[in-house]
Amino acid sequence: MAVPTDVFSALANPVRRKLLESLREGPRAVNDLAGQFALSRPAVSEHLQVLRHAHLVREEPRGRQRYYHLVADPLAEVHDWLHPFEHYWRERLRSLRDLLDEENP
Amino acid sequence: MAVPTDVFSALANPVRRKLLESLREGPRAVNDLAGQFALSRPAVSEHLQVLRHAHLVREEPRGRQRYYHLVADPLAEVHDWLHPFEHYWRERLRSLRDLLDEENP
DNA sequence: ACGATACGTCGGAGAATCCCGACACGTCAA
DNA sequence: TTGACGTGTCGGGATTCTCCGACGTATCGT
Repeated sequence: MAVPTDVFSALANPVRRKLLESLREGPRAVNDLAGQFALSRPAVSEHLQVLRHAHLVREEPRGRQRYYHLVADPLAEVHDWLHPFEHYWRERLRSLRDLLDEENP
Repeated sequence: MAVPTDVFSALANPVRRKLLESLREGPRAVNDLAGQFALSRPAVSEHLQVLRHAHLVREEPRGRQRYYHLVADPLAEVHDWLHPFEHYWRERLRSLRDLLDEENP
């Protein structure tokens, strides 16, 4: 099926990002998660598979449903990659703020 | 042509991430950037186009070359998206550290 | 035991992505 | 002016992504 397995690719899709956001509030079953999208349930199921391969979620069978849990750990890799860039955009924000302060003291 | 325009998709490709890393050390011309990849120059040029559409780089014509500059600002969007998750992976790291401390005091 | 429910996965269609060689255009050096 | 250099973009092939309906399997309620 050729499922992407790295965190960056997993985050490239807006549906998958929304799924992770939903799971922040606690574990949820697939049908429950699928409800918020204009998508077939199998489509959502496949997005969950991508998240599983990236180790961003964990499955917990509960009767005939499966509850998905957020596993945020791999997001640290993205955060770490971002870190050396942080200095650059903060600098730009600072100059912007200084400029506005000058115009409107 | 259908070039992705959002930051998350721009970061999904390892070549584009490497390009941004290189640009952290200062502006560079295309041939110079292309040198570090086992890729044709047009391929690199198209990756740069994606980064341009995502506003992650800026062009500066200099004679017959074009120097590309890093524009880190859009990365703040990724950082902001990540922020509500930070608490979760930090918690896990903390429990892991506590566990190791117990075993090896 | 039987039908309904919750879910994964498969086959395949359509679109997007990635890469290349070919070509076009502006700039520089001689 | 002419030829080499640096780069963008186009046409097209190969692969991957995204999505759907159909089907299989396990679990639950009755």
